[in-house]
Amino acid sequence: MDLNAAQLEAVKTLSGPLLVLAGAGTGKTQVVTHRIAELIRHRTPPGRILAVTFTNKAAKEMQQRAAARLGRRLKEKPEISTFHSLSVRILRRHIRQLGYPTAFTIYDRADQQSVARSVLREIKVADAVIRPADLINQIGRWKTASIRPRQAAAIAETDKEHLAAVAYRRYQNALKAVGAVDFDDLLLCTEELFRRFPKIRRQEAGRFDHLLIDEYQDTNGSQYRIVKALAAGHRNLCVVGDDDQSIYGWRGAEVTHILGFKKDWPDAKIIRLEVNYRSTREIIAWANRLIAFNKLRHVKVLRTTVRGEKPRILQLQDETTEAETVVGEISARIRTKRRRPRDFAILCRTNEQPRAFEMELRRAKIPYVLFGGMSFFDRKEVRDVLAYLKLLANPRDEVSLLRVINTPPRGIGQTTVARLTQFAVAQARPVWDILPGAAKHGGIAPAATDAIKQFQSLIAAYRKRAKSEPLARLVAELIHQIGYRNELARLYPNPNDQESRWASVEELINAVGSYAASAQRPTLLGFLQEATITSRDDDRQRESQLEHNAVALMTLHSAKGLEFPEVYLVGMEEGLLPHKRSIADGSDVDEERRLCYVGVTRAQRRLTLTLALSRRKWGKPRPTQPSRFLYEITGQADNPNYKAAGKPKKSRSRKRIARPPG
DNA sequence: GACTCGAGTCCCGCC
DNA sequence: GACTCGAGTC
Repeated sequence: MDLNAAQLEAVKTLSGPLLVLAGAGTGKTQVVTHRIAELIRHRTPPGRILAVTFTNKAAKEMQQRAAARLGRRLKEKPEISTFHSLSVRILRRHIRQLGYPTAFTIYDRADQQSVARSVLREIKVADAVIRPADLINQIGRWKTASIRPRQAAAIAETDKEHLAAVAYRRYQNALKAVGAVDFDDLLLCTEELFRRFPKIRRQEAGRFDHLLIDEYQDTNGSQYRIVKALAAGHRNLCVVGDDDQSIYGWRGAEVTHILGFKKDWPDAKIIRLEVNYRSTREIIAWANRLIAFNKLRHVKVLRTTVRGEKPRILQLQDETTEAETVVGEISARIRTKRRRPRDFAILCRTNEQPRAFEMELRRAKIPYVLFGGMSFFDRKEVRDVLAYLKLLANPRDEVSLLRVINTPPRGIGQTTVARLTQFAVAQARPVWDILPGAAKHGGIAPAATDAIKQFQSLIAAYRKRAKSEPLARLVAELIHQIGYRNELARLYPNPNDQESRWASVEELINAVGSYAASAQRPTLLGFLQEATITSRDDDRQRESQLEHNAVALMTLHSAKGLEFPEVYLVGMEEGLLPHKRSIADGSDVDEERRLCYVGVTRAQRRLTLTLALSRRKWGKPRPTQPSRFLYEITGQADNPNYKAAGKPKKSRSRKRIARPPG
C-alpha cells in the first residue's frame, strides 16, 4: 500500500517527540513498521530501537511485519515487546536492589486470588464484605496509581476501604515473603527502580535511541512514567494511539496521557490519520455519529471512499434466537456468498455471551475459535503441573506448594495442611522451611509425617536436577513419577475427558521443550515467567485455528486491533452494553461507548448489530431495554455536544427501535 | 457439631 | 442456575 501524505509525514519525522493520532483502520500498523524500517535506513542500529505494544500477539505480529519489510539480512533485530516483558527483562537484572530475590515468581490472577482469599481469611473478612476478586482489583488500582499500602491506609475513607488497605499490606507482604510479584508489581517495581536508582534508569534508557509506543491511549500510570523515564534522555519518542479506542480505564489506563501529550512534550509534533482504509462509508458514518457523543476527546472525523451496504439492526426474541439467527445467516452466507468462516466475527461484551453462539456454531458444524475466557493456562491439569514447576523453581512459593502438596493425594490431608500452615505462621517462616521438622511439632499423624518427608525429598531431588538436566525430559519424568496420569484417570472416568486433559499436559511438556530450544540460557524460572506473561494471548492453537479458517467469537476487549469483513455486534442492550456496572459506577458510560465504537470499526464490509428482547439472567428470562447506543448511532438521539455547537437537532423519535407491542 | 433448607447474591472487561 | 451463608433442626 502506498502511504498517504499524513502517514508519510509520520514515517519521516524521525527525531523528537511525535504523537500520531490514528483513527480506527487508518493504517497505524503500517506507519509503525515503515517507521522502524526508515530509522534503520537512516543508520539507526536496529538493536537501539524499542517498540512497545499492548499485547504479545501484537508484538509478534509487528516483529513479523518488520522482518518482512527489512528482509532477513539484519543480524540485530529491533526490540519489540510489551510493557510486561520489557519489565521482566529489566527486573531480572536489577530486582535485587528492591529487596527481592533475583529468582522472582510471577503470580497470575488465580494465584493472586488465592493469596487474597487467605489474607481475607486471616483478618476475618467475609466474602460478602470484600470479595477476593474485588480486593485484587482495588489493589491493582492502587498500584497503577503508585499508591503503597501505607498511603492506601491514609487515604481510605469507608470501613471497606480501610479493610482493603489492611488486606493490601498483608497481601504485599505475603508476596514479597515468597519472592513473588504480580502483574502490576512488574511495572511498579520497574518504575520504583528508575526512581530510586538514577544510574539504573540511565543504564536501561541508554540501551535505546528511539522509543515507539503503540496503543498509547491504554497506558496506565506506571507505564506512562516508565515511558517518560526511558525517553527523557534522547526524547525520540513516538506514541501512536486513538483516544476514541481507550477501553482499559478499569485497569488504570488514562486517556489523559494521550490527551495531554503536548503538555508533557511541548515541542511534540502531532499528526492525525483520518483516512480509513478498512470500512465502508456507511459503517464509518455510524461510527462517527456514535463517538461524537463522547465529550472528552481529540476531535477526529474518519473519512473513507468505499461504498457498501447500510449496517443493520436486528431485534430478536431472546438470546437463543439471537444465536440461531446470527449463526443461520453466517451459515447461509458461507454457502451462497462464497464467504469463508474466517470472514466473520461475533463480538460480545461479556465472556458469558459466547456460550449460546458456541452451541449454535457447533450444531451448524461451522468451525469457530473462542478468544478469552478459559485459556490453556487456566486448565486445572496445566495449573497443577505448573505449580510443581513453580515449586521446583521457588520452594517458598506458598500458593504452589499448597496446591500440589496433596495432588495427587499422598496422605497429607486437610488437617495436616492446616497444622503445617499454623506452624509456619507462628514461626513466621515459609511452609517449605518447616516441612523437615514437621514431625517435631506434634499433632501430625505418623503416616502424614512420612508422606511429608517423601514429598519434600521428591521436590528437593528434582530441584537439584533442574539445574543441570534438560528441562522437558525432567518435567516428563516428574509427571510420571507422581503418577499424574493415573490421577487424571481417577478424576475423570470419561475417557474423552481423560484424553483431552492428558493432551494438555503433553502440550505443556512440549511448550517447555520449545522454550528450552529457543532460549539462550533456559531455566525453569525463565519458562514460568514467560508462560505467565504470555499465557492469555499466546495461544498457538487458537492462532493457527483462526489462520486455518474459523469464525472468531470474542469479547470487544480482545477484538481491539483486529478486522473482519463481516461483524456481528451482539447483545446491544442496556445493562450489557453499556454494562450495568459502568452505569452504576456513574461516569463511565463514555468508555462503554468507546467499546461499542471499537466493535463497530472492526467491520470492513458488513455490520450487523443485534439485540434480544429478553435475556436469561441467573436462570430466569428477563425483559431488556435496547441500548442507548442504538439510538445514538442511528441519529435518533440528541447529541448535547452538537446542540452546544448549534448543529441541527436530530430526530427524537425512538419508535424505530422500540419494542414491538405484545 | 453436622446437617438441611431457603434466602440472597452473583461474573464486566485482561496484560 | 449455582453458590454461599445463616437460621433452624436433630
